[in-house]
This record gives sequence, C-alpha cells and structure tokens, in this order.
Amino acid sequence: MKNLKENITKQKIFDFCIRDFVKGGYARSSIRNIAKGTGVSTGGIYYYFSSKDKIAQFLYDNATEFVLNKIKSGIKKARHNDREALKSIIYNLFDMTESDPYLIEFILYVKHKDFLPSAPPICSSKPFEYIKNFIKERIKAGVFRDLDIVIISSLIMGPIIRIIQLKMDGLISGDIRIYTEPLLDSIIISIFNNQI
Amino acid sequence: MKNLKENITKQKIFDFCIRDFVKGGYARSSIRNIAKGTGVSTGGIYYYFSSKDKIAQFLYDNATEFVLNKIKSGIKKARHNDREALKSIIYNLFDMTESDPYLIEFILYVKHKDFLPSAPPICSSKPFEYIKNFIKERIKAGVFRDLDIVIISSLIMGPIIRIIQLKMDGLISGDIRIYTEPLLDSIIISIFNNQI
DNA sequence: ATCAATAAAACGAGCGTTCGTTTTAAAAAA
DNA sequence: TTTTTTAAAACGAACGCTCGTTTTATTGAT
Repeated sequence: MKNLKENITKQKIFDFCIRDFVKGGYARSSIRNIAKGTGVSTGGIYYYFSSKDKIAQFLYDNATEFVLNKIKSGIKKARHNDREALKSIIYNLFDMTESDPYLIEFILYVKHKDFLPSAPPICSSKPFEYIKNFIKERIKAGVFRDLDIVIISSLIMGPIIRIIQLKMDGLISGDIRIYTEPLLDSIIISIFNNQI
Repeated sequence: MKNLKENITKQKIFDFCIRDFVKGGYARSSIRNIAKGTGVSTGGIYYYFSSKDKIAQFLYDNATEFVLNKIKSGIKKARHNDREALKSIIYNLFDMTESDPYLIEFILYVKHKDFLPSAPPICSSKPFEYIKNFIKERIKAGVFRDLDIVIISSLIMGPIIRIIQLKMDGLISGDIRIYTEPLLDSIIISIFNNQI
C-alpha cells in the first residue's frame, strides 16, 4: 500500500503549497504553515521532500507538464485547422485559469528564480516553448505573416496572458472564457496572411 | 543641510532597493543587505524610513509617478494624432525598459501585495489606469473598434508587456525599441476602425 | 550646548532543517 | 490464528541562524 498513501500525502502537500506559494510568494511560505495547513507534521513533510526548494521544484515540474499536455492535445485535436489550433490555445489557457487559477498563477507569476536559480525563465518553460514552435511552423508555412517571431508570438500570447493577469488581479469578475472568440478574431486579423 | 543630505541618502536607498527588490523579491531583501549596499547603517535606514514596508511604498509611489508622467506627456505631445499617441505609449515603455529596466520590472513584477496588501494591483496602478482611460475615450470617439474594453486594452497592452517580459527574462538580447513600429502597425490593424 | 545623523550592539520572533521517538500496518514466525 | 518482527510513515521539540526592529552610544555641524 506504500504508493497510495504516499500519493495522498504528496497530493495534500501539492494542493496546499500551490495555493500558499501563490498567495504570499515562495519566500513568505513557511514549512510550519504548510504543516498546519496540510495536517502533516514538519517532519512528515521532510519525509517526502528533502527541502523546501524541492517542493517548489515538484510543483513546477508537475504544473508545467500538466499545462503542456493540455496545450499539446488541444493543438493536435485541431488537426491542420489553424484557426481551431489557435482557438484551442486561447480556450485552454482561459479554461485552466477558471478551473485551476492557482496552477496558472503559479506558472505565470511565482518567480521560478526563487527556487530554481539556474533554470530558464517560466515564460520559456515547456508549454510556452511548444507554442512558440507552433507559431514558427505556421510562419514558415506561410499561414502567419512573415514578421519577426518576437512580434507574432507577442501579438498572440500577449493579449491572452494580459487577460489572465487582469482576471487574477480581480479586474475582471466574470468568466474569461467568453473572450475566447472575440479575442481570437482580433488576433487573427493582425497575424494571418489570408483571413479565414 | 537636512534636506539635501536626506535626499542624497534617500536616493541611495531608492536606487539600491529597487534593484534588490527586483533581483530577489521583497521578502528576500534584508535591511542588513540594504545597509551594506548603500553604505548606510541599519539605524540610518530606520532614521529615514520607519519600516521596510515604507521603503517599498516610497519606491512604488515614486516609480508609478515617474512612469505616469512619461506616458502622460507622450500622449499630450501627440496631440490628437491617435497613431502617434499609441506609438508614444509603446515607445516610452520600451524606452524605459531599456534605460531603466529595474524601474519597469519593479512596477510590472514585484508583487505590491507583499508590502501594500490592501492597495489595488499594480496592473491597475496610475499609469495603466491612465492608458485604459485613453483607450476608452478613443472607443467612444469611434477611433478604436467598439469591442469590449477588456479585449481592446489587452490587444494593445498585452503585446507590449509581453515583449518587455521577454526582454527582462533574457529571451530578447537586442534593443526592444526596434519593435516599436512593426508592433504599432500590427496593433493598429486589429484595433482601428479605419486604417490610417 | 543642542540636535540631526550615524554607527554599533542587542532583542525577540520566526525561519529551514534535524533528529530521536512513536505510531501504523503489513510480513514472518509461532 | 496468534504473536513477533520489521520497516515505512508521522510526529514535534529543539538547533542554529537570519530577520525586522529598537536601543544605546557617538559623532559633527550649528
């Protein structure tokens, strides 16, 4: 029964920490508070994670993996329909923001530098790298306008991230998924070679 | 001599802290390190600021004020030329990012929650509020397309902030001011009613 | 002599982490 | 089946250290 129990406790720590790190930042989060919040003792936490940094690394790895899979499968499901692929990127990010805001906030705003000083920045973490490569391909294929990759990717990801940010800061109260279509239309106007 | 000396010391603290807060975050920055970095003793720092939080508030107020003035004067100088007004917003933000990266990073990324728990989020701080109002006016005047303010403002500010973010995370090595014109052109395509 | 300014020393609280111990529960032996 | 053994899992007090802050002492200009 080893694995089951381990997973339950690890999951408890995961769930609590991702909220705690987002709420007050990594530095302000303390093992004692994590212990209190999870019902696991300080010693128990160290039984599963060798250090506080390791907890954050575990969170970071799992969170990026989860988001990457969502994005990947969305693009694959759109199979060669560029509009649908783009739509899936927007919708999935908005959807995850609504259903799992702490996960997205952790990826977007918790400074990975705090616990992974030598790793690449979060905005070039796996999901974002994947999207960037998707965009590069579409430029090569002549679907997107042949502008600097920096421009194109910022025109696409910038507004998406901005809306997520506004939602997280409480400046949007409603469900941001309703912005999927109008945002998609506007982005397409600025980046597609031939409107579809 | 009180005022002069006070200004010099306050300025020293300002210059160092804005870098220190950005580099490691507010929580990781310590009074002792600020003292060492500025050459002012811990007691000296407390002579000018009653608490660590007050330092951050001072930084926050001065930084937002500085950025607001830049944005304001840029828009005013464009006098009724909407393209130029938009260009000034983009250029000024890119320009400040290049010449004073810590200032911009402080406004964009240092969580104000850390030291101003009850204040509005930074993304609705004075400069951003000002820009938002500018956009609202342009929509009312029929210059910008009549879309939801959330969509329009995200189409404008999103890509700008995204490029700044990429620069700060080291994913763009060159001068981002060169993106001003091409970004402006692309944004205009998506938001203007009548191309100009 | 007065007082702004600096410097240094000290305080208590809270931090990440360690460690000796206890609990739990499955495996082995009777 | 009952008892003994074993090892994983969890506990929580304690350690050494750094933190923000305060106090105390000293300097230098007016």
